[in-house]
Amino acid sequence: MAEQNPKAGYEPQKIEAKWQKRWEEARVFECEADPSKPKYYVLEMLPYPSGTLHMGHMRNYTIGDVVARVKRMRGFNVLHPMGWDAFGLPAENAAIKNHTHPRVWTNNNIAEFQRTLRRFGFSYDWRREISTCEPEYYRWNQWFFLRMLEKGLAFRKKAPVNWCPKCCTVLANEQVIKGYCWRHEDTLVETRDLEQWFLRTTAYSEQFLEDFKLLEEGWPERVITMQREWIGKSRGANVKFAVANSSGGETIEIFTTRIDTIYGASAMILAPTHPMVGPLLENSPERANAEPLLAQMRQTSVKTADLATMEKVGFFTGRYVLNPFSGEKLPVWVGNFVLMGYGTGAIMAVPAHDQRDFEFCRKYNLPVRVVIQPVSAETLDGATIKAPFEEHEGGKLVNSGPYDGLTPDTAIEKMTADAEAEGFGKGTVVYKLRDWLISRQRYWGTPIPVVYCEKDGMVPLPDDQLPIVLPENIRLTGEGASPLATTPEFVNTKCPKCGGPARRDTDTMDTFVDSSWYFYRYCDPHNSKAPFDAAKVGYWFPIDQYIGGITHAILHLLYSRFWCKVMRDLGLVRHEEPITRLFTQGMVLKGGTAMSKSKGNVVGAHEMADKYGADTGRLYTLFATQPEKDLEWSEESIDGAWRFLNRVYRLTERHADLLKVVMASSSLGSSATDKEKKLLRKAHQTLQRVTSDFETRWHFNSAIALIMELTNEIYACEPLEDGVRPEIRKEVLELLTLMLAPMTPHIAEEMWEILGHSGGLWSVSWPAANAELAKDDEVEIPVQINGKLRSKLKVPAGIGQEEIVKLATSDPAIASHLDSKRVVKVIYVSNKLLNLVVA
RNA sequence: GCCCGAAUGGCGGAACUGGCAGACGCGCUAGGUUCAGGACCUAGUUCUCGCAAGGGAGUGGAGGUUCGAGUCCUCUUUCGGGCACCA
Repeated sequence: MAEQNPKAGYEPQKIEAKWQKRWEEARVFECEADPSKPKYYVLEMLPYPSGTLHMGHMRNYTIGDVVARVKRMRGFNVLHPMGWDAFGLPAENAAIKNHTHPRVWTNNNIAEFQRTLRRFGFSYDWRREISTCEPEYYRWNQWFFLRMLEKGLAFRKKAPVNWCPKCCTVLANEQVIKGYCWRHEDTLVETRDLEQWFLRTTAYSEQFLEDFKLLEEGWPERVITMQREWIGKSRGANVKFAVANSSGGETIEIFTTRIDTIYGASAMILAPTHPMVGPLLENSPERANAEPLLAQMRQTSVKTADLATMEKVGFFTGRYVLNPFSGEKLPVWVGNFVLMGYGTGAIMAVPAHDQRDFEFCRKYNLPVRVVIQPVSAETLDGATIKAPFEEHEGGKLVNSGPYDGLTPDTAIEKMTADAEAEGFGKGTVVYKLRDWLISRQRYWGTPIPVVYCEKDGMVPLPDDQLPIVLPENIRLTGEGASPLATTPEFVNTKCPKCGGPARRDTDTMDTFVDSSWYFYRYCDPHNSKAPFDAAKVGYWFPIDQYIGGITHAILHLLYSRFWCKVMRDLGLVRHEEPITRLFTQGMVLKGGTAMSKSKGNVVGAHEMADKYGADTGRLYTLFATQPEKDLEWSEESIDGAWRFLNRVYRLTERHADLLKVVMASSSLGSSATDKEKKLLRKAHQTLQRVTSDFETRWHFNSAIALIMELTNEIYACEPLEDGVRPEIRKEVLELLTLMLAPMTPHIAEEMWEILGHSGGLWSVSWPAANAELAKDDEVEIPVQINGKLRSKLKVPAGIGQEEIVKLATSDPAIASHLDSKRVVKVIYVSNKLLNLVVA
């Protein structure tokens, strides 16, 4: 548009380059820890440098930038950094495809990303830029890993793990979405038995939950809910059932949250991989039948994808256990719906009071016995019920020996206590959260700093050998084992303990390790002695405002919380939670789906800046909708933002010459004209509301609408020469400029200069609204009769009820509706509305 | 199945604690202006009856609370998101 409009005074490309240069020269966005100043740490989630930045990204950074600029104007010492989540599989895959090195590909992308972000004028302190693929960064991943190893928080274990055949690597639990790989929506994750490195996130399950109380105010409720569900705490009891006819007196422990229903148990059901399945079958008459079924079940249970809809199948082991409460003999079954990884991998089946057990027992003709009878409904009969009764509330125990008549909740308490006293059970708490599997069989990540020595076994490397640097010469094929494993110069090393030959660990760390603590590094990005200086982090932390997509609700944000708690326990930080406030912005959609390169529906950031300039791009993404909502991209609506900036710019230019030489003033004086009053009132009213939108609600869209209204009002008062003193004109135009400054900083700087300032906006504070000037002296009161709008009255502000009723009843538009009716009630909301109730 | 969130003109969306529904912008219509315009200025633009003045309806649907409901309550529909054999 700009290039087709040579007469326009507003030339964004020229202005934007000019001010970006000035900002850089004046180093206005650089900051240092300074305990004498109030701090504000605002951060957008760091990008993965792949492809090119589109307007979806830019929206995110624009929101953060507005906040950073507003806080600076309000006198805060603002930390607003940017960096690169530079390790990861796409770099490796791209390198394989293009026969280049992941580092080359990554650094090219970083250069391009940086150019784009600079072009949009984001107010980052670029001296603090970090790139997680640099040894100066990832050495601290290794350092943290060693500390966790010392504390027992990092450990190796052989376990069934998630394997993505496309990524050729294992995945963390959190990276498996409905059974599919988080990066490959079409690729089912397989299960493999491997020995891998884990971080003990489960050590903090309870604290994660506990500390939600610190986040309630600043985090979106749904993020907390998602994390809470992911952690999945359940209270219940483990109960031991003795195996009937066993020589060794074996027992099998089940986990239940409903011990109160134990008299209704019809069977015990084991997970197919439960360790007792084999031993039980050994002396079983059912062995021949069972073994092929078991083999099949173990195979199909690998696919977790359609677990929820899968039909329940099982078989009888031929063996029995004894219900420790009733002494009853219960058959032991194996069921495909019982998970080994949760609870004890064994359950009691209570078909009358659990949906899954109900389905299973009906299918295999196991007895259904009601032991909780709803009080206020017809009596349930196990033989005929169509659905289980699962509620706690409104039930009483029956057929439960000494516990008959108790409510489920009291029974749970009493029976758990009794089981503990008798020694066959124990109240427990279980969590769904699993430890974080961090080993990856890929190259482009942080090497794990341990070696394996024939003599000494696994040996952690001493700190002075860090960083373990990735070898540069590497053959990447994307197939087979970990690339590091096929690079002998990397693998073969010496044992730091005995000096003998040793092999390095050839896996790398999950890249979520990098992003779990990167925001600490921004506080002290070039420290070569430690991950960061405690005093610097002590000043800047916790993060006051974090901004990013909801997609990271669990993965990144939970890992970050984990890292913080580990660091706190290591004595490195003093706070409990790293992020005080979290904002999850909406996506930018085009054609109904999120902008993404793979979908081919992106609007590139450069494309936008070329055509309209960065300020228009920023303004449009802020104006289109509230920041938390998804934004459907509309090429036509951008013209509106572009036109508005032109309109504002022309206005400033028109008044430039005269205003350069006067001082702004909002002092009205006794001879003030109506125009002057009107303009100043509108300007200060706008300022009041925009200030509150910036501070509390973040409704940038309505803030912009208000600024547009102010602009329209100024246009409506043109020519301003006629009846508006220059100092008041200047006051109004300056307020307009300052309100735009956080959102469209380049044009605001230019306008500020046009208005005669040479200092630059960075040294200007957010203006204070003058409540006196903002006050309306006349208000329009809607008058309703029985809640229906019938008229409007222009009255002096603050008018009393008696007076306004008098005015209203003499208004012909009202009088005609009153007729013969009587006013029975008057509702008057001062300065707002009058409602006459008539009968 | 469970838990959240959303639904407002032709479109994106305003309406902060219940108080003028449709701010602001897009689009459209008309007029002005310009060598020209996908530029600029002005006016209009929820639907509907009416020449008009004015009336009626109206925030997915059905009820309810209230002087007054887009906003609160109950039920319901559609869409979006999350969780889901977690015992």
